[in-house]
Amino acid sequence: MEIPSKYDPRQIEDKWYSFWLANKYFRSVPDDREPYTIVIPPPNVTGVLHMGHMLNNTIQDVLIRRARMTGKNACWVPGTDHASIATEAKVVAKLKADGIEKSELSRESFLEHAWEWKEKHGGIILEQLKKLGASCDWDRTCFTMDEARYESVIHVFIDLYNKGLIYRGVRMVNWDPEALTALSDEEVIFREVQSKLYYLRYKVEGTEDEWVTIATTRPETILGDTAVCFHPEDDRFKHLVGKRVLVPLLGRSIPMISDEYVDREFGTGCLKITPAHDVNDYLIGQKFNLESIDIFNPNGTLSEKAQLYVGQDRFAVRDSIVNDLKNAGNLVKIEDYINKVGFSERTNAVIEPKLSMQWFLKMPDLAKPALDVVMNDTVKFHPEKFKNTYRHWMENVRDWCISRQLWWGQRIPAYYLPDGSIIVARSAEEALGKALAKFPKITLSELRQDEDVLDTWFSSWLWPISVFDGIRHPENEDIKYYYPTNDLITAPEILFFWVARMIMAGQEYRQEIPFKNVYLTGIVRDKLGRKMSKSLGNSPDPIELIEKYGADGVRVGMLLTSPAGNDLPFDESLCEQGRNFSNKVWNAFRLIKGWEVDKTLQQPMYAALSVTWFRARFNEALSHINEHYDKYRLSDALMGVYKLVWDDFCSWFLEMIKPAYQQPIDTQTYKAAVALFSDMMQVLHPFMPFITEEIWHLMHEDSKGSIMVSQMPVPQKFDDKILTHFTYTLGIVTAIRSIRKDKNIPIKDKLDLFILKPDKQIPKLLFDSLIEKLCNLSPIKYINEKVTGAASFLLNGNEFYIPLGDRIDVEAEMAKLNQELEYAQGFLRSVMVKLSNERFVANAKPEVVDVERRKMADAELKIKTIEEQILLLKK
RNA sequence: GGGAGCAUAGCUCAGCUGGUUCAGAGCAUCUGCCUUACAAGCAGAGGGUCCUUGGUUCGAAUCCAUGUGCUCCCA
Repeated sequence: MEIPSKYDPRQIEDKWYSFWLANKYFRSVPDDREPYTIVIPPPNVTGVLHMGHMLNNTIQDVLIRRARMTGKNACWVPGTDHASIATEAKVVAKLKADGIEKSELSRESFLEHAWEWKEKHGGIILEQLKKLGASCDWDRTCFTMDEARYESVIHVFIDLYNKGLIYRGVRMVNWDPEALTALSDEEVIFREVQSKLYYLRYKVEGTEDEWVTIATTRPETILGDTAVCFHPEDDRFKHLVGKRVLVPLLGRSIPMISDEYVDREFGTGCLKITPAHDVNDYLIGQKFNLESIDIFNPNGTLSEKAQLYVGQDRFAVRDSIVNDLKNAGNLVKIEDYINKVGFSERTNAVIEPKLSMQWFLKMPDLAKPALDVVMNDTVKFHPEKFKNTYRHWMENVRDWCISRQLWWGQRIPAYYLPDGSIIVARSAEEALGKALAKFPKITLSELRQDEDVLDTWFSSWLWPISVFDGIRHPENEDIKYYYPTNDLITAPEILFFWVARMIMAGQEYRQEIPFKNVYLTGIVRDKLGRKMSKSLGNSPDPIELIEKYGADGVRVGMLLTSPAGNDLPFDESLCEQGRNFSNKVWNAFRLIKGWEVDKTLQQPMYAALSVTWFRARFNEALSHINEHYDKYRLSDALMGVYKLVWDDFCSWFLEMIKPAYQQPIDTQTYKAAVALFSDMMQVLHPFMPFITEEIWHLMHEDSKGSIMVSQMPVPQKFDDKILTHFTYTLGIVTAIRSIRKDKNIPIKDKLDLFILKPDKQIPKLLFDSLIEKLCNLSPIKYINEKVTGAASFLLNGNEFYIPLGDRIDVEAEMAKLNQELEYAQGFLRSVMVKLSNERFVANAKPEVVDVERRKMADAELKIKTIEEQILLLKK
């Protein structure tokens, strides 16, 4: 059967993925083997695969496949998170398109719509991962809102509340006055806006004509002012400390305070403080115990608290108040000013910082042990540099706001009694039971459950435990076997949001870290260095890439230039390189497969030697590759296999053992080549699962198994000497090829090679046949005298001559020799400088000095040889 | 404003605790080749002030300091 010369991954990939699934090769159940576990960073259930997922999941699959092949019980748990904000936004938009407003629906019917939406559109991403070859145990697929995970979250909330770690408190949130909801920081888009800076003067209380001027972009907020602040070392205002000023228009008396927060250079160096409407002011307000006056209604109009302009919109008020301030003599001047204003991603309304009641989780006690385990490498970060970032954050940790004003998510299990007190309980019934102790006559309908849901991260932080149901059933077999997991692969951006919190949850609920290693990937960027994102439209569609280059090609492309922690500047040409590599592997297979085996043939010397050499080279490469894996340097591990396959195996080994055209090969060499190729496919398998599986089956047609559950080769001891000898031999080959190229001598023309003073270390008879084969030489001759009229080169102190007859260009040859001579002399000089430095000889380690002495001797010999050659050439 | 990290070939990056793995890899480039597995290929070649300036040292890409430029995080 004719095998096509171009590898076509399309049918092959689908075929093998189905085969793996049908044979349950991804399935893991606890047994006697050592477990190796990865939990997937759950992608957003509404999401589709993007380049970041491709990178992240390729890495996970490489690690899990390798673990599986090295005798571990490998378990990769897939799943998605419910992404409360994103999903709710999508459902709201979908309803709106159908003419339904969220506000018209009850919570229950909204959730029905949401679940329906999730069933229909959610989880596409998991199907896409299959195209990539992800070997997840799909029977274990989890969702952060399914029953086990939902109950775990509620359980943890109640537990932490009972431990006194969860409390309610006031916090500045990003309020969207149109959507009437708080937004997360991620949903606020900051844009530069041309606005104005208003300079307003406040009269100092008890003076006739003493004023303090402040600068603000939001003059309407002065109605909520509760202090004016300056820098403690600012001489312009020092005398005002302890005095009070009057808010314009209102005449409210507020204190002058001083704090280092104030930027003396900005505006007038004097700052109005409005704790209810600015985050920084809020913090200062807390520090100085100032009153917070919330002057806005939820819809952005002014409230009763403002006293003036009540009921008018905030932007209308800005115009009126400037006018009124001017008339009252408080407006000093107006300057043009560019500042950053936050807009709602969803409604484009200007975000209003607003104080609101939220639920918080106290962090310090949880953070301390989570910091320790990272600093002492119980949990290792790769690369290590992220430990700094982590420490910085953990040492300045702030309490975690865990409530969200949404419906899609775990509803906070807190029930309000008519008197305002709170009961936290698993269900309304349980809450009622507790409430009856206090109010014997209370009924279920009088209990009001908190409207808010929990932050999605409050589900994700339990993920490594909850996917094994270890919160509800701490003693179950799965959690005991698989936890702690081994490696976590994620992005540095969520080191705090997620990684740190998982460590906290692990220590709180398992008294054990959740994973041993954290591999931080970089961001996938486009050629211009921009992050790839849907909104920028600069990201290729991963599925299209897979169709174009094959999953194997794309996997290789993703890993070629992505060392841990570094951004990946993505370019389709990387996938092209991956595809080309697939093709290379494919054609190596075609060559071997195409050989006719003749059982009567003896194995030639050169072939036996080639096999010995490649076996050694394979083992050397394998141990290097393993070292790279151990250090989580996957790009380097991949490059190790890449070069082993392409350079050592294809370019050298196959050329060395290849029989002459249409000649058969001997059995011994053939079998060895197949075995070595097969071993190499195993080493390659984690990176390129599909093509290696295909070749594995084509090579072992009798075998029923799969390469993915085969035993990975273990590095065997090898003879260093043969590698050294080969490096030398290959150097000779390269030099001869170079001469051919220089002199334009076709490969078909046989050449002679003369060797002067053969190096005793080289088993010449063995290697000669190889050099003769690769370079198309007549049998090599050993001589005692230099050859005239020949091209020559020096290698390891040996002289090589190739007679060129009339093809010799004496001048060019002379020029080349002179250049070499000059270099050698320069080299010798630099060595001599070192050796003549007494302090070097006295202080440097003896080995180092010896090395320099040897260099000197070598260089002197080389110079002598070249000079002789030059003399010879002149004759 | 505070903190962290980075700077090595055209590009992306290796280079561990200073000394023959010291200036490297892959890609890209250039030059020959449609040689019989592969032109998605083969063979060869060129290419770097290791960001600047100082310092430590017998010796610095490597350690220290300064400056410059970039990136990220926090505010």
